[in-house]
Amino acid sequence: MTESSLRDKKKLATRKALAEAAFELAVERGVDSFVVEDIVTKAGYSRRTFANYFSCKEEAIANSLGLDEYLQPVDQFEFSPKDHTPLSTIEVFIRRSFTINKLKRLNQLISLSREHPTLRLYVTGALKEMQDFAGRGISEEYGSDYPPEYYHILIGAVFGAILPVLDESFDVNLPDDEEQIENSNEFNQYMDTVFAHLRKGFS
Amino acid sequence: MTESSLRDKKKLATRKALAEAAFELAVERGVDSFVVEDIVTKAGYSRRTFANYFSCKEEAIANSLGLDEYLQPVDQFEFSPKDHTPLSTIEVFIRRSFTINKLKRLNQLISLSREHPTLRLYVTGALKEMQDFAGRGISEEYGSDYPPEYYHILIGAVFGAILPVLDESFDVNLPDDEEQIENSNEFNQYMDTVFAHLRKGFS
DNA sequence: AGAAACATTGCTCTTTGTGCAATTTCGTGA
DNA sequence: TCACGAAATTGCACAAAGAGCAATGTTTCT
Repeated sequence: MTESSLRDKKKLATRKALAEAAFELAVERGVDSFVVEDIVTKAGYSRRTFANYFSCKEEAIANSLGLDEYLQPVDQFEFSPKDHTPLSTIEVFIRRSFTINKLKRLNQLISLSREHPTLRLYVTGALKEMQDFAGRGISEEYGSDYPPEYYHILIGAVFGAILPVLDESFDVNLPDDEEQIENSNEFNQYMDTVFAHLRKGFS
Repeated sequence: MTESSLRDKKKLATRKALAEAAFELAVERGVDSFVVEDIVTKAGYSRRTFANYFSCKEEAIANSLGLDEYLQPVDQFEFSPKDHTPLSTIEVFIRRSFTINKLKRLNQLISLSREHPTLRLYVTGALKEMQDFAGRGISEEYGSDYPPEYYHILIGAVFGAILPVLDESFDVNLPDDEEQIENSNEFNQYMDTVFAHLRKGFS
């Protein structure tokens, strides 16, 4: 299912290596104090190869979020929450996908992009890919149980609510202590209120 | 209020001229069959001036949507719908902002960006600016009547619901007949269901 | 093992991005 | 009204990016 030949694994590996090198350089030196050349020397590839994977350094930095890891397990949606409604399913998907490490990385990316419009664009673009993925998953899962727009609206609402808060004053607020319980951070508390609002409706 | 000295007007004019030239070239020749040089000769400016306004041709094309026109009248929010709730206010704002002409242009842009990831990024970026603008407006309007996240969630939901449909199979479906009633197009019908869902809540 | 498919790379050339300085245009106060 | 300061436009020059092409090395499939 996962379609991972050795060739594909290597492709993902180089992609990840390049993205990670780009991200580290961005943190160490600042976004516009290094060039593509620096990335490839750090990662051990050629400038031409970089161009095969990313169109610019901002794209590479943003992709260090590791979308690939979300996009692999299409069966995230297999397991159903108790009530098996689209909203609950999405809720579970969100809480599983935004792990502490992802949130940390996301926070760094948003902080980096605060003064870099282009990077910001690519970061939100990466999140939008995740949104599309979730959209496809959920509408396959529930098929024609709901009108087709329903899924768009719901997914759009959930992701639309996530982004603005994330890039404005939000902090995951977890120390380097990895043993912390996944569900007891600011993000999850915020998501509580998001889903509560979505269930209740707006006025 | 509108802060438009003659100098500012000229700035907006050149900006608009450049963006419009870029858009027309994109439609005529296709997005990657022309260069910045072509844009500036068409618009009558220098390459260096182009760089003062846009960072790349995609940004120029996307900005032909004419965000500026949204961003001017901050008092869009002044007038209140009957029930004066955030949702209704946003609804009115949306319906007023997405005029037929805007929707047509948006459709063309989305169609152009279908095969051009970079352009797509800038188009969604432009819409996100509009979203931020709406967010600022609405939270100024209602202040602390609602918890601060409420506005983010609501605006995020509305705009989040708009984007996916717009770039997937959506067509404004209005001929060149400008006299058509603004409220009787597919977009407005879709927005009807969006707001209905948001009022009702999700399950 | 051999052939086909594909990733990586070097090379080259066009296009882009940007700092700096010069010039022109606009705004403001005497 | 005039002249001075502010800001927009432009040219120039150079570093960097983007992309086609062909060569080379690696994986896959039979």
